[in-house]
Formats: sequence, structure tokens, C-alpha cells
Amino acid sequence: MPDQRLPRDFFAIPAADLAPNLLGTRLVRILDDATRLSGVIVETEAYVGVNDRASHAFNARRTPRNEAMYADAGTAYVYFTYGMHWCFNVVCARTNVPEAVLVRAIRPVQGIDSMRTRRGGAPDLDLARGPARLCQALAIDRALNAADLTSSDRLWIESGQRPGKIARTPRIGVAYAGHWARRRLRFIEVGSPFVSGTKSKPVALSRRGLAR
DNA sequence: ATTTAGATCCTCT
DNA sequence: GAGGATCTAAATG
Repeated sequence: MPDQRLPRDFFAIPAADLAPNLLGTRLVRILDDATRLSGVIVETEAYVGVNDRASHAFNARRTPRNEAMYADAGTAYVYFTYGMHWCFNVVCARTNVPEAVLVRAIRPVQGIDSMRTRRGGAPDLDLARGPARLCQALAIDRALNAADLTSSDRLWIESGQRPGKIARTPRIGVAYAGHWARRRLRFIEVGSPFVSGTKSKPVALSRRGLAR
């Protein structure tokens, strides 16, 4: 049974539930020149709604930037930050309920040479280890904001195998968020060297993609 | 090996 | 005008 594109129903659940469910699924990106890039998701973070101080939708503030968070489940929310970085989220829950899952890292599988070029010679382990690196590797920017992952021919997510071990930790870079900073809403595949925050070390290549 | 500073610009107050 | 769901290179121990 080949991997298949995830339907809207898969995403139409709370962010805290979707975030772990996305681990092991495959993020697929088709470039304008038809190059196929893909990788297995190994790290996610849940942004759980209007009460979540760390979320762009905190306090129900609805702005041009976060408009996509209010769209249907399965929509991409891509935002710009720190003057130079893009980050990719999967919108979830119900329409007009602004919850989303930040995809923080993938284990590259297809299109690795293309990713290397775009990442400027970074070590293979770091191609997509961290949300902004991931977006650079996959050429995700504002052009993909609000894309429908259930129908786009440029960006989608396919079913995969859930990792054996999943761990939960506090989210990264949200120290300003009071007690919300301590909630364990970050989910990782335990033991994967492609998870951010782990030490960088050489990684072996294989023709089918980067090894575990 | 770990810490710190600088980059850089969009978004909202 | 301030600050950010980050990354990198340089400085330091």
C-alpha cells in the first residue's frame, strides 16, 4: 500500500492531538521545475488556540498575518520572523478555530541534492533540523501561505508510520509566554538525530535518502 | 564544548 | 518603535 495524501479529516482535530500524529508522516514539496522534495516529520509543536499565550492567535487577535490560522484544517500557515526566516504550520481543528502545528524538523528523504544547494553547504544533518532550516531546504515561503494541503500540487503530507518512541517537551523559543512556556507541547521522535536541539554529528548517506 | 552577539525586516502597537 | 514560534559565526573557557 503506497503512502497516500492525508485528507482533511486527519487534520480536523485539536493541535495537541495532531502534533504527535504528524510524527512519521511525510512532507512532500514539488518545486516549479517538478523536482520532488520530501522528508519524514520528526519534530512538531502544538499551538493550541486563543488561550495559548505563545500562539500568534493568542487573545483571538486576528490580523492579516495569522489569517490562515482561521482557515479550514489542512491549510498551510507560513509566517516570517526574525527578519529573515520562514516557518511552516499545519492549520487544524475546526474552521475559524485558530489552532496549528508548527513543523520543526524532517529527516530528508527525496531531493537531498536540491536541499543541499538551497542550504548553502550546511551539514546533511542540519538540512531541515529546525523550522527555518526546514523552510529553506524545501523552498517554503510566503507564496505557500494559505495553501490547501489536501489539494495543492506543490505541498502536501502523506501517511506514514508512527515512530516507536515519542517524547514531549516544552516548546522552543517561547520563554515570554508565562506558564504556557512550560507546557509540554513539543513532540519528537526519540533518538532521531534530525530533531533540533540535539548535538550535530556526521551522518551517513544512502541512495534512498539519509539514514536514521 | 558552550555562550554570546549580530543579522535583518515584517508585523503589530 | 519594539520585538520576534531562528540561525550562524565568532568569542570564550
